[in-house]
Amino acid sequence: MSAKPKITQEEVLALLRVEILTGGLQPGQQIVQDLLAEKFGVSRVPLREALKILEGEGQVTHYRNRGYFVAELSITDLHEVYRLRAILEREAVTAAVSNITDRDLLSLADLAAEVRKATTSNEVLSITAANRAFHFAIFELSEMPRLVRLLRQLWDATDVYRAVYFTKAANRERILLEHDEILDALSARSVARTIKWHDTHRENSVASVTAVIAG
Amino acid sequence: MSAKPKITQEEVLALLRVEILTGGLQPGQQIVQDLLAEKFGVSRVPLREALKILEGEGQVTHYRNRGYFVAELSITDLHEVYRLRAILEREAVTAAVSNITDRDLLSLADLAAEVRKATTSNEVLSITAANRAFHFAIFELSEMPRLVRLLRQLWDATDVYRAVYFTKAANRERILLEHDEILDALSARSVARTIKWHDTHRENSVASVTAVIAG
DNA sequence: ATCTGCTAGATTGAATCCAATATGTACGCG
DNA sequence: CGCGTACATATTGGATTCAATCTAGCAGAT
Repeated sequence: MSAKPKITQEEVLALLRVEILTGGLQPGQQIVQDLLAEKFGVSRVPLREALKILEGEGQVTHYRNRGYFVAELSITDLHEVYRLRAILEREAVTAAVSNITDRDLLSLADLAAEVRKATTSNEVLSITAANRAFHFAIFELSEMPRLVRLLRQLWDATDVYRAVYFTKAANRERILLEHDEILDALSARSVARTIKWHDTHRENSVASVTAVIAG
Repeated sequence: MSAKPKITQEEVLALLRVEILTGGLQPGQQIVQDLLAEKFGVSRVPLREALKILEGEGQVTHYRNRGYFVAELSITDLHEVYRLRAILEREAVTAAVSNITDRDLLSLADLAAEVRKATTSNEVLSITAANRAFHFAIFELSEMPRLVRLLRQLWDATDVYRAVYFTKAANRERILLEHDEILDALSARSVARTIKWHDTHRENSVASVTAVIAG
C-alpha cells in the first residue's frame, strides 16, 4: 500500500467477498475485525458495515458480543439452496424467454465467449465472474429485479464451494457445452428446453459441490 | 429517556421497523441519521448498522454520500413481490403439510387465537405481528430455513402497505375466516386445499394493497 | 432575467477512543 | 484430584471526533 487510494465500504465488501471466495477466510472461521481491518487498511467501522451486508445475505453469521463467523454450509443447506434456485430460475428463464430480443441474444453470445476465454486463463476467480455474468444476464431479462436479487443471494451462498467446481478441466469443458445449449434454446424461444438445460446445468453443479462438502 | 436501559443495534432495528411500519418514516423520505439517532437515544453507529440490514432487505436504499431513503414500492414491484410469494409459499406449505404433527396443529390454533384476540384490540401493530407469527409458524414447518428467510424478506417489503389492510374491519373479519380454513386444510393434511386458501388469502391482500398504493 | 460559478452550511462517511462482554487461565476449595 | 470461581486479557459494541462530499443560496456575468 502506497498512500490512500480512496477506500470505501463497498470496496471492503468486494475484498471480503474475494477473501471468502478464495479461502482466505474459511467456513466456520471467526472473523477478527482488528486483523482484517488492518489488512485492508481501513478502520473497523466500514468493515463492520460490510459484514452486516454479508450477514443479511447469510454469508456470515453474527453472534452478539462474540463477533462474525464465516457461514458453513451443510449438505441439507446446500440442497435447499439448489432446490430454491431450481424453482426461482425456472420462473426467471420463463419470463426471460418471453422478453428476449435478437439484440439480447448477441450480447449473451458475447458473454458466453467471455466465459470460454476465461476458462483458458485458468484463473478460477475470473471464470466464476464470467459465468455469473452470463447467467445473470439471462435472469435480468426476466425484468423482475426482486427475483434477480433473491437469485443473487442464493448464488452467493454457494460461491465458495462452487469455485472448486471450476478447478476440474472436465467441468470447465462441460459448462461451455451447456452454455451453448442454453443459447440455442433461447434463440429458439423454447421455454421447455431452456429450463431443461438450466436444470441439468445445476444438477451437474450440485453433484460436484456435494462431493466437495462431503469430502 | 431516564437512564440507559441497555440499548443495542437490534433494538434500534426493531424501532426502525416500527417507525417505517407506522408511517413515522414515509416511503421516499430521507433518513437523517443525526435526528433519528438522537430520537432513539443512541449514536449513529448502531443506527447505520441497522440501516445496512434494512438495505439488504430492500426496505431502504442507500445513495453514496447522500444517505438512506425509505424505499418506495411501485405497483409492478408489488405484483412481483406477490408473485414470488405465491411461488415460494406454495413450496413452503407443501413441505409443511408433509411434516406437520398434531402437536403443531395445536400450537397453530393457539396462534390463530392470538390473531383473533389482537383484532379485537384494534391495534394495527399487534394484529400484523400476530398475523405474521401465525403464517410463519406454518412456513417454519417446512424445515427449510433459507426459504423462510426469503419469505420474511418478501413480507417485510410490503409490511408498510399491508398494515393499512388491517385498518378495515371487513378485512379483519375475513382473515380470521381464512385462517380457520387454512387450519382446517392443514388438519386434513391436504396440500391442495392449503395452497388454495393461501392463494386466496394473498389475492385478497394484494387487491387491497394495490388500492392503497394507487390511491 | 437567467444561468453559471463560488462559498457556506449541512450531512454523510471513516477513524479513533472508551465501555461492556466473553474467553481462558490460574487459584482455591471441596 | 476434580470442579467451580474469580481475575486478567482479548475482542466486540458504541460514542465521540474528524474529514470529505453534497446541497443550497447568493453574486456576478452574459
